[in-house]
Amino acid sequence: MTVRTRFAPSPTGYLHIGGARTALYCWLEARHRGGDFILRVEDTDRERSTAAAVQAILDGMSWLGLDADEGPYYQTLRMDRYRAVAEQLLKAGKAYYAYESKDEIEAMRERALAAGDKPRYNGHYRELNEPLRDDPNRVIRFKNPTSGSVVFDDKVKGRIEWNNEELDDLVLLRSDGFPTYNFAVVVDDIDMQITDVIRGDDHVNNTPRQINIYQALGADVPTFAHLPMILGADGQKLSKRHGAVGVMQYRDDGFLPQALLNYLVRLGWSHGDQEIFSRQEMIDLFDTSDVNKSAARFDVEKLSWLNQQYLKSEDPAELVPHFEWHLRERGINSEHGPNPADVIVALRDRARTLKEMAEKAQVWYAPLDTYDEAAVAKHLGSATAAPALKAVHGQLSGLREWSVENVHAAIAAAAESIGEGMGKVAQPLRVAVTGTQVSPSIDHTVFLAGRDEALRRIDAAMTRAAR
RNA sequence: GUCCCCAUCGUCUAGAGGCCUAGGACACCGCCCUUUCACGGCGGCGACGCGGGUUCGAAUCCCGCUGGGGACGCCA
Repeated sequence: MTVRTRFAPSPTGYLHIGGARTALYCWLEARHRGGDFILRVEDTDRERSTAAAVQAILDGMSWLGLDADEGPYYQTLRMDRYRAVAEQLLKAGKAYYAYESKDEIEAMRERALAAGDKPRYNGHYRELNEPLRDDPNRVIRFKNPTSGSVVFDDKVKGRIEWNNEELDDLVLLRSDGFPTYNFAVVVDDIDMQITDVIRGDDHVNNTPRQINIYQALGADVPTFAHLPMILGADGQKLSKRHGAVGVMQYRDDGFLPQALLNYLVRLGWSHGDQEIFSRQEMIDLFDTSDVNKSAARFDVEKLSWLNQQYLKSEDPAELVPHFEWHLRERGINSEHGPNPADVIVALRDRARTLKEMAEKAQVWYAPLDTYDEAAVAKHLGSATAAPALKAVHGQLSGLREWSVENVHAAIAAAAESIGEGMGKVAQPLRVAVTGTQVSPSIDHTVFLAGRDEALRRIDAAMTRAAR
């Protein structure tokens, strides 16, 4: 039997970090075992589901490169099927009609809570065998076994046993004819022949109820793997309050999809001491049985570090489109200015994100109009500044070919000519070209500015130095 | 309240009874490299929640406590 996993988000918001990791693990499990990965949209909650959210999830998945072999399937397109299965259970005497109103159910819950019990439906209509009647409150409920227990072997949590007495007769079909989550998932997972259910551990409680439905339907029960939660940096459940929760926000913040994937795969799973995993290595090495049992906190610092590792190791040419996207976000057109790949190489040791890189790249793509006054005072105000800049200007204008090597040689020659060390020349020059005292190595900094612009900036700086 | 799950440095984790004086990574601190900032290299700080067992021996197994999380919907 071929392995089939599925990712089944409900479209009530963007694809968040937790969902992305669940999707990644499902995808990895399928790819690792040569199976299929299915995408299913669980949109039976009509009030909260939106088309925009569906699109946001699809966008997030494609940005991360988590391609599905089948789907997306939509539950709202399968209504007839849920009704048919509910009928089937009814006929088999494994489900029944119930007529309590929502208020009555609520009152029942409160009474139980007040008595210190677990709030559960009391099974009033279970054995009544009343004749079928029309009623706006009519729902179909499942006859959950009343004794014994449900046992399952979770791939990450281990053996879990649940007493049937803890469970009640859950609603299968709501009064509006829509299936409930617990019913729809089971029907879908059976129909779609899902062999491995991988999902967040907020679903462990649902698993025994679902297993009972599988059994009532005479279907094979799949394997379950419940993933621990991802918490915010403060150890609290992730929420809007934590800022960038949507996956696409990470793109906007300058992260590479492969870095986010790498961070996510290591959050709750590990392979010895290895930190960096290529896509193929993840596929080869991933195994749900190596997944951790406890919740983990999300740490942007480590994500940032990983992102820089990717920035440094990827082929700059591959990074150009991403980099240009961020330049455009800043209103910069890279056609006017240095070759983006050269800029990436100059900045990748100094930026942890593409956004930061684009920000730092601005010195070469936009006119220099602001100077750090402290830098000016310190480096352009010194006695050696003017002669140093003058010497560099001379060397640079005489250069036959504009290359990093030649620029370097020119600066060295200028330093030599005035009898100073590189430092005495490089710092004033840096302030002249960038307006600040921090930038990549001086030869690259000058080279990327281009000869005309570099000379213009040196001229401007000499004017300042003279003041 | 009831049920379920979890528990190693600040964070992510290695660890399947002796290999543990508890290893790695991020962050932090120091030194080196150096024309600035970084990158890189080297070093440092830093954890088995507590209490009982089992065993010659426990971070690893068992029990209790404590702490954290999840669930108890005609939400998913």
